[in-house]
Amino acid sequence: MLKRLSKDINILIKKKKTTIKDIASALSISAAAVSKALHNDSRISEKTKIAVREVAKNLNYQPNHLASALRSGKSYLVGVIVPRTNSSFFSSVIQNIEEVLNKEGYNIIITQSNESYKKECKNIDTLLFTQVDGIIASMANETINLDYYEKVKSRGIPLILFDRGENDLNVDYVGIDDYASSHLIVKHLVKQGCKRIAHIGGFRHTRIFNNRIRGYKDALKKYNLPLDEELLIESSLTLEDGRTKMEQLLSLKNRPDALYVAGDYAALGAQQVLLENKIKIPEEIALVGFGNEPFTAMVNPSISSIQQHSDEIGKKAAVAFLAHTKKENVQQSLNKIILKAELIVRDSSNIFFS
Amino acid sequence: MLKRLSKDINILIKKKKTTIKDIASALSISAAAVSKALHNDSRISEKTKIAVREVAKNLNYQPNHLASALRSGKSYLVGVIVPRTNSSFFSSVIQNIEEVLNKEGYNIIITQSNESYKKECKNIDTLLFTQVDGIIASMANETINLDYYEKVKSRGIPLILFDRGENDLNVDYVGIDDYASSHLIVKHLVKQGCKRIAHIGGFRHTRIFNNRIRGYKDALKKYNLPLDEELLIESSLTLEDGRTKMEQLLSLKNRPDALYVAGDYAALGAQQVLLENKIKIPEEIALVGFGNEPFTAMVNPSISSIQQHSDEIGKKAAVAFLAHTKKENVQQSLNKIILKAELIVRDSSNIFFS
DNA sequence: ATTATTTGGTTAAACGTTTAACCAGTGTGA
DNA sequence: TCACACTGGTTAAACGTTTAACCAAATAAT
Repeated sequence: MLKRLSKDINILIKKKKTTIKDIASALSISAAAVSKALHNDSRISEKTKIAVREVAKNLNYQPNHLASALRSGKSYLVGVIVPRTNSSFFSSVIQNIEEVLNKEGYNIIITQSNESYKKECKNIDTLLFTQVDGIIASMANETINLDYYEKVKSRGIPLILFDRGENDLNVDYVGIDDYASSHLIVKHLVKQGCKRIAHIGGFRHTRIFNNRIRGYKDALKKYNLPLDEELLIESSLTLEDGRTKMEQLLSLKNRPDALYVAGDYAALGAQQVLLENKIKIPEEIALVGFGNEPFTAMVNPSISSIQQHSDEIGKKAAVAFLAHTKKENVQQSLNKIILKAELIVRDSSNIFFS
Repeated sequence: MLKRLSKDINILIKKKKTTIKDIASALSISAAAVSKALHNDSRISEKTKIAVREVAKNLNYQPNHLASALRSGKSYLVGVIVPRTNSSFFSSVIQNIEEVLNKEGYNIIITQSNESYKKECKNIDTLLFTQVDGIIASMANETINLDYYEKVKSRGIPLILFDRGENDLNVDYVGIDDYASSHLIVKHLVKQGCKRIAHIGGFRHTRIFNNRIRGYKDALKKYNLPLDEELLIESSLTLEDGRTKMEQLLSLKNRPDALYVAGDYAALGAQQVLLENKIKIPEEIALVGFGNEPFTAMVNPSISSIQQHSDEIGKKAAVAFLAHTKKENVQQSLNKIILKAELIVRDSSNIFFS
């Protein structure tokens, strides 16, 4: 009784959204004509188009995305998956993806995996469920199994990876040249007079970290420095793990005189341990991070780091997606875009200045 | 010609997604029965339900969200608007919103306004366009005009605000007790022996910042400290502006001996200026920030700050939204949830310890 | 003057679900 | 035996667009 009553009120209050039909009947033309007018179809006269737009505005018409997406098979939605959003790198990438895609009428849906493989799979399901037209993703650290990404591919949905990507997947990729970045860093440290350069790297199974390690090794060779396996450590690159691995390095009989950490958070952890042990940075141990997180400029001493041009990465990823939508052929065009990074030298590795 | 050919190939390759109808014909029952079976309708026998689920799995059936949302009028999508995602506060709020809503079958769409009113309006349009079932938002700093939010309300879509909200809007709100937080800070600084406590606050037109200012003033009164208008400054609370306002404070004949900044980034800016001027923190000037951004614990000296319990805020906001969906009546139930915050004391204001 | 083309639409089906309304068959109580 | 309720479905319409196919009238071409 009461239920029914409230339902009736409901109907009265919620002035049913205006649809294409309302516009049609207001102008006594067909709904199809309205649809075409709104899409600027050439078979509709300029006069009617203007009239339709006028009425649409007056009735406060908002197209129903669900209906059009259902019918046309295009949702104009793109899913973005990142390990986390509270990093300036990912946040900036997202912003730039959005900027480019918005211009083409696409909107994005952001999801975060929190570095968890399970969550990442769930995110993919959510996005597929929402019928996105494409997915732009950076993989979680944990992710090794690629079945879920294969699923995306097999659905025929464009997939673009950035930063954390896998070669095996055979899809578009946008990232920086990690191998060359390591060279940049080692070169810089050598110039500062360092002889024993340590590297706290990420897990080897992740391609980007493996590339950084390869770059590190090859650069040492290039500058005629011996590779001391003690000085090369794999890490999860969290702040905590940075601390642990730094302590491990300090316990060596023969300590390093420089440290290159493959992530800024871990670099910060390392720095904290150094400061606590009253070790002078950069005089006793020079320090370089990776990622150019804002805090690297904020801490004392400020930490040198690699700037990844997140804006460029975001833009190129978006453009790569758009390329797919405009293409006729079905197969994924394999397109690796590798940008070069930049080393920002700060106090933590600037021996001559300090 | 070629176009047509590629289209044919397309059809062959993209093994058309399985629909409810495919399942129906496989079992020679009606599509309606399948739909009901999948929704666990009581009018379908257990036997058929099992069979349906079986076939659904085999055919790798994925429900078409667009179709069901269109028909049922529910999208099970909730829009979230934040000023930016690269802040630990917002990131954590989002994560917790997601956690709660996922359990109820909802998925979220994250959008960022970048503190721009225009972008915020665009975001609202995007979300309405996507036919979200609700919007959970924290307003941009710039936002004064509330027309767009009124639009959401008038559409009958549940609107929940958190952190940055407006009283005038008359919708649910979740946030911390800013007024009491200021009291916490002033009390702490007084205990440290400070007599001239300055406040770099946010813009008064934003309710939360106004509350912090009111709290600051009233707390001074409570502890019998005079209110010196020179020591109360409005700011955009960016790092840069924090620097500028700190310099302004240092130029006073009668400098403060403590500073309470209503945002961590600005507090960091202030700290940088203090350090550059060789002013001892906390001995000469004690410093307290707001928001407990991770870097407050990272910098040297670490900065005391207010922890806002972002997890709680996220959870409560999600629950508030869910309450709306479960309710019959139309009008927005006005529900203000005010949590109390916590002061994390660090080196920057710990005079006795340092 | 007849046919062809263009202009400006109209009709109806389709997208994949959900759901109200209906119904056949079986069991049940009096 | 009849009325009735249950069980387990079925049919068909609807959600709001888009779009292929069609068409009448006007204009142009031959």
